Amino acid sequence: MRQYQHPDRENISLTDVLYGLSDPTRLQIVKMLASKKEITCGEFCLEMSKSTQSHHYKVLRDTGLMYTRLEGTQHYNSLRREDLDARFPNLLDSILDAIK
Amino acid sequence: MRQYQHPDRENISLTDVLYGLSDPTRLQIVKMLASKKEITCGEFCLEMSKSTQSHHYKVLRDTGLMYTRLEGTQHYNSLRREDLDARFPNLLDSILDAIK
DNA sequence: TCTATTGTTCGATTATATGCGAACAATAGA
DNA sequence: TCTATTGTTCGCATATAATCGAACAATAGA
Repeated sequence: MRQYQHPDRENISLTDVLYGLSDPTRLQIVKMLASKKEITCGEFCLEMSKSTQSHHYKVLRDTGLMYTRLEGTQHYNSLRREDLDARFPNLLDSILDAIK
Repeated sequence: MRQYQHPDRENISLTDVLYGLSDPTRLQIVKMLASKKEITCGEFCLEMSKSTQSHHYKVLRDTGLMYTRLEGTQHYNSLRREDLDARFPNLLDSILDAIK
């Protein structure tokens, strides 16, 4: 694999986004993403197997929440803030405010 | 059964609420609830079996999204707007705005 | 070319969700 | 007391999700 499939902005679905955020691990990842421009997979320091982490990254990508860019062996992840804000105004901010 | 168990405001969980809203049928129910003070189960006019409808009502109750009051044989349902707004400011409004 | 690093994918297991029909419970009204 | 109405619960089938270890792919650096 050379590149990931990210849905276009207009194809990001509300129920998909809500589903993506309905898991505690993924919500935690999104919270971390919100605090930094980019985070590599390893930097999340999640306490679960690598394959399970990868599964959650894939869900976040597929639902349009996270963008992943490859550079060398590292994968740089970022929150798709602009796309999400454009598609669902205030949704992301209200959720980020609600975490903790 | 004489009364339903609704979680207290402080026990409403963010991931639970997001999960509750991540299903198209339930999102539709919540949208209808937002447009009226109270709606009985039958008035939702959902195209699925009664038992499946009941399942979704239970999820909405258990996650703290919906309140159900009994009167005679009818169940009057309402959106827990105040509790949700208090617990997660702007969340519900941003989601309702995002529907359709 | 060999090895270490970073992260994904595969295949399997287990848990959770969704859906249905049938039986049940509570109430209203005849 | 009998019947209709409203909605739930039970038991089951099927689908989707979460998780893991092992194998794999791509790259960097020795």
